[in-house]
Amino acid sequence: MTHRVPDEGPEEQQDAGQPALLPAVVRSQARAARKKAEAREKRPPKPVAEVEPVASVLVDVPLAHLDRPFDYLVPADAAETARPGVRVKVRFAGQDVDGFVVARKDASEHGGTLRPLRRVVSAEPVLHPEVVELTATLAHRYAGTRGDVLRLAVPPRHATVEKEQTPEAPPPPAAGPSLDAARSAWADHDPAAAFLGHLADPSGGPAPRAVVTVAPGADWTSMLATAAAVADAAGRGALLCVPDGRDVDRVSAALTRALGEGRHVALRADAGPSRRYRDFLAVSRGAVRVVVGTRAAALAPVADLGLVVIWDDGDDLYSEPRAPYPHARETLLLRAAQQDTAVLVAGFARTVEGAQLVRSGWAHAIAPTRETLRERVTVRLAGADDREVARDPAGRGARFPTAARDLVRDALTGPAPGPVLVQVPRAGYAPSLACDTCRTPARCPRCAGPLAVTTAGGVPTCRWCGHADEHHRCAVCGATGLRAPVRGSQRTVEELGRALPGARLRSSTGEQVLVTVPDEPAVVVATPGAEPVVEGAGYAAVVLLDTWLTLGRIDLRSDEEALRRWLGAAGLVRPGGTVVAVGGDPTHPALQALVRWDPAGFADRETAARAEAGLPPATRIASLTAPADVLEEVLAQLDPPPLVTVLGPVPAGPADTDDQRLVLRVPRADGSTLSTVLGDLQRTRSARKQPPVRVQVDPPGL
DNA sequence: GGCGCGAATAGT
DNA sequence: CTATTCGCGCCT
Repeated sequence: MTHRVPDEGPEEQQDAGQPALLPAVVRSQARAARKKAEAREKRPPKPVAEVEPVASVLVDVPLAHLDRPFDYLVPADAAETARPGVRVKVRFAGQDVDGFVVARKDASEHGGTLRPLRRVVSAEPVLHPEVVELTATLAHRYAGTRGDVLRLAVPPRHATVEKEQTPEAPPPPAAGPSLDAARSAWADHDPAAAFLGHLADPSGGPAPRAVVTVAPGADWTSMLATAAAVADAAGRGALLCVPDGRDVDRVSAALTRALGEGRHVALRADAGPSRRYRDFLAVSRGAVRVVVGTRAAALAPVADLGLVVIWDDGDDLYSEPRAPYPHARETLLLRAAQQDTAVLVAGFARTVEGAQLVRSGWAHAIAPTRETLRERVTVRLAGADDREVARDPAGRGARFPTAARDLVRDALTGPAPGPVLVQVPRAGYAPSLACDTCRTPARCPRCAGPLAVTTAGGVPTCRWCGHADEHHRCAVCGATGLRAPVRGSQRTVEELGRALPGARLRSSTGEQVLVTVPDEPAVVVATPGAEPVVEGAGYAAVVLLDTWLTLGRIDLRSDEEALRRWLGAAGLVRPGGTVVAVGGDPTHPALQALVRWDPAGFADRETAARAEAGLPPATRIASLTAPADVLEEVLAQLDPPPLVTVLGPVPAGPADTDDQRLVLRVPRADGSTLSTVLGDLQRTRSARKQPPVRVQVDPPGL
């Protein structure tokens, strides 16, 4: 080490305001550091733990090339607390950083000297071995860092909550055997009995895996909850993911019925930090082993995990918006493979990914029997159907044709009156406007944003900047008249109120969502995803309005998504009820699949069509987003393996950024290689301090 | 990302 | 020869 004559004189005191301030401060800091280093060398080394004196630590640094464990010495006084899974503080590259102990060992492979752990933050093991493994798998799969995944997996610590004791779960209720309850909830689905049998007897062969299309009118929350109860009764944990908080509540209620009070935990994304950490600890400490939650719950450390469940896996809420953008379905499936658990991918609809699981033989299909479907529901198309039009000439082009109105009247006042659900694709009053003369979409004169009217008689207002355009004039033809080609939920409520005088009207949209409605005659207008369920029953009828609009979304998956939305509403019909879809091309495959209630067949055909077009799930794609020059650099250093197809780059996102997007595509079998290559790319770039590139494997919306 | 170290450079 | 700056590589 360099030896220096100590500076004499306390320069620090004469520094204030002097030009020499900065160098002096630097010098004094350097001297302090030197002193410290000398002190460290002179001081007898702190005693180190006698057994397994080395801790392998995942340090929380955002750099991809440092995303691996580093070894530290365990001080003797931390010998018992520095167990795998606990949070620690360590000195890393000259600074204090957070980390998790992932292992203890006798020696390190590291050649240099090891630094001691600075502090065991808490003796609570919060990072479980199976989550460490899952984290590594996900980081690889999504070409991201373990640190990013860990932030999704372990909630922030809350010290006071950690001091609390976790109440012990009460014993299971003495109520009848869970397998019988499950068989009854799953009646009419085939071959559900075999699945449940395997689930009840984990020793009887490999864990069962199934993709389930649920029968319309079935109580799916009870189906999922009773399956969880079967796993629980077999001594295994269960993890259920649902799209949103309302579904968490619904499944949570069903779990209470199936398991008794206090035997499961509902993990809520919207809960505050203390609530979140308390619920997490109940799971982490193994006090409960049945868990329901939204997408983040897919990483929960459920003890003895024996079953993973995802409901309605086509919902885009399952895509995590934070890096590395994992999808809850993929998380659960990777986890199921890793921990050899049973799997249920269930919904009224079936995604192409679900179809692929069946097609590849990885999972079995479970579906309602044909007889069940015949008994449960009648689906009709109205409005554009020629026969309908022939019978009802006045109904041609009508948004709410007579056939649909008759159905609603009958449901409200007929022999078995009940509520009617009317699904409308768009919320609001007139969510888009066009020139009455030339049909040009009405644009904001200030920012060219789309104009909309939010209430009856309201002023056209820009949906982007909020500007009220009181005297609109068409930019193309100069006309001042406006028409509303799309009518929103509120306008629909108004129209239905006129068409059905005396009927009770309710509305449920994104802004104001009704969770349930009573089982009494009423017209319930809802937007997709906001449909209330009927308390203890189903809808007497379901009307799907403006199906052409749902189909017209500019999304590669618009057909799949449209059918998913319709089935989501139509599935809430009571047994023997009727569904009417209004206003689309009746020959459209998605509407045909709805009429025949054939989500599986539709998903199969869609999967085949996507394979033909070279789209997932037959291929795996990844998108890289960065400014054009950066992407050029990336392409040069990528040296893509021969099977990679490069598409683009094309401008990405809003016009105010110069970001471009590049899409890489490989055959499905090479997906893992693509992930490896992109992970290496990120590590190399991070080590070279090259500008960041956003990498998304399986980007949603592509 | 930040820090330490060595090479390069300007100043003595 | 020394003080300062800058760029690069490493981080247990």
